Amino acid sequence: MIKPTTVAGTMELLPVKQLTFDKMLSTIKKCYQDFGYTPLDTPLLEKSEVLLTKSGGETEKQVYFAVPTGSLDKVSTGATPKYALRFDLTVPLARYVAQHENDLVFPFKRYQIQKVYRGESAQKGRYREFYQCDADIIGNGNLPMAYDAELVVLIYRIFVALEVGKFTIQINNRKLFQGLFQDLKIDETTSGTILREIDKLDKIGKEKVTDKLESLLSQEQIEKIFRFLALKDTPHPLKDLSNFAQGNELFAEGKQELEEVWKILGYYGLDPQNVKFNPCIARGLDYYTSTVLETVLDEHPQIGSICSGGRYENLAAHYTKSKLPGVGVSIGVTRLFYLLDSLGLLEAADSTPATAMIACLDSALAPDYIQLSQQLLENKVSNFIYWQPSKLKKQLRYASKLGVKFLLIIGEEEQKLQTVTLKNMLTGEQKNLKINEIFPLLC
RNA sequence: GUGAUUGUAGUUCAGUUGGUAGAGCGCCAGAUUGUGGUUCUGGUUGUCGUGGGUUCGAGUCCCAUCAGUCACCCCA
Repeated sequence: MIKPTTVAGTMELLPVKQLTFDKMLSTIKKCYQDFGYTPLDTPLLEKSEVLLTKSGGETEKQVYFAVPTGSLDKVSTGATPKYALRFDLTVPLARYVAQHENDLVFPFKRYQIQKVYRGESAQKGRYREFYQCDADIIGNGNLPMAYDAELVVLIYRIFVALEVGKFTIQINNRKLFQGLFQDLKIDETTSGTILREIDKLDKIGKEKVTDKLESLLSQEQIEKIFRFLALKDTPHPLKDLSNFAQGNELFAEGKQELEEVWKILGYYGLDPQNVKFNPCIARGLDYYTSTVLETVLDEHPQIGSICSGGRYENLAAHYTKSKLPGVGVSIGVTRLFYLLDSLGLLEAADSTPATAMIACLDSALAPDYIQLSQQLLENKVSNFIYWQPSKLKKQLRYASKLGVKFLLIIGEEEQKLQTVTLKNMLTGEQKNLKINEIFPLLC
């Protein structure tokens, strides 16, 4: 026999957990739809040439390639296989938007909840196959900053709906860094490295980051950068921005964009506890050019960002001449689910395949069971019949293991009296009732 | 890609200086005929990851290999 195992870095759940996971996905989906995003389903396979445009060594290393049947022998030649599995949902979106540019209505708002694949070694909370829940708005030519704010509101609503506890959406603008670095005469290659180090600030602490920066920058530069980062803890960080990189255009632009986002957010009236400007948010991804955001759980900062996103000035530059700016967010639900589960924060109580189970004491009573089942359905009570006539004990055990809330019993006695015995599986209470009396009790 | 660590029942693990395998949980069946999630009793399960070596003898020591796990890198 072959040992039944899954590939490392994939998540497979038992029924109860799967129900909980699905519930989480539907909550997210509902929120996206509430804000007018339309669904999108792109192929798992993309042409390698399309997928690898983002280039840079890092992504290519992590791409899974797909080889059509019979071509296995060609793999060893070293040529790039024709097809590859998507490693995120943004690149397929860029391709999609460019391909259907003339048929789409802009600003185009789409959400996409699908699996993506990354060929890296699996670790705690790091998967090779996982779900991303993306929402993006793509404009044609230009896209108002109000959309960035709207997206923040959307995320806010999602995490409230998911009941994950206290959370903070941290917002920054890349142009601030770019402007600051220009002002400090730091070249672009170095700034990339610096951004990545700054991103780790919360994780490894100021001292270690300073150590790393010392090899790249002068004492004075480091000092100025940290003075900027320190805005995080000041009472009016936005106002204090004017003390930095005076006269730098990019910095001023970033500041203005951020203020615009803040103004709109103000109109929405979100709880300021949940939304903060944090100059430390850098985000590794290269394609963000303006707004960047990360969301963390206040009570579990160690798990890092559970939702991140930002604005990119030109999404589909590789596929079209049109300038298509966009802003989007991505929730890594697989990781989020895993983390919440391992912290015991998942509510599994509602996870049940159906509200009621109809016990089967005698297969001769099948017509009664079916009639009852259909009446329940008409009254919007999900239910199923246990088709194997067996000891009630066994059936009760089955129902309780599945987490079904109500058990309906029809046996000899009930049939004679034209009644049903309704047992509440949680409390253990049971009553003998007329059929039409049970519906109000089943909720 | 770099580094560390583990591999024994369905699962979590124990296995003493080398002497032909054990526990908890789970699973199945019972505790007077139609009452579960608690309890009690009984039962079930293994090519000890794979290949080779040392030895009279290897789960235990050595080598190789595969797989898992974790950290770094990077990311969701």
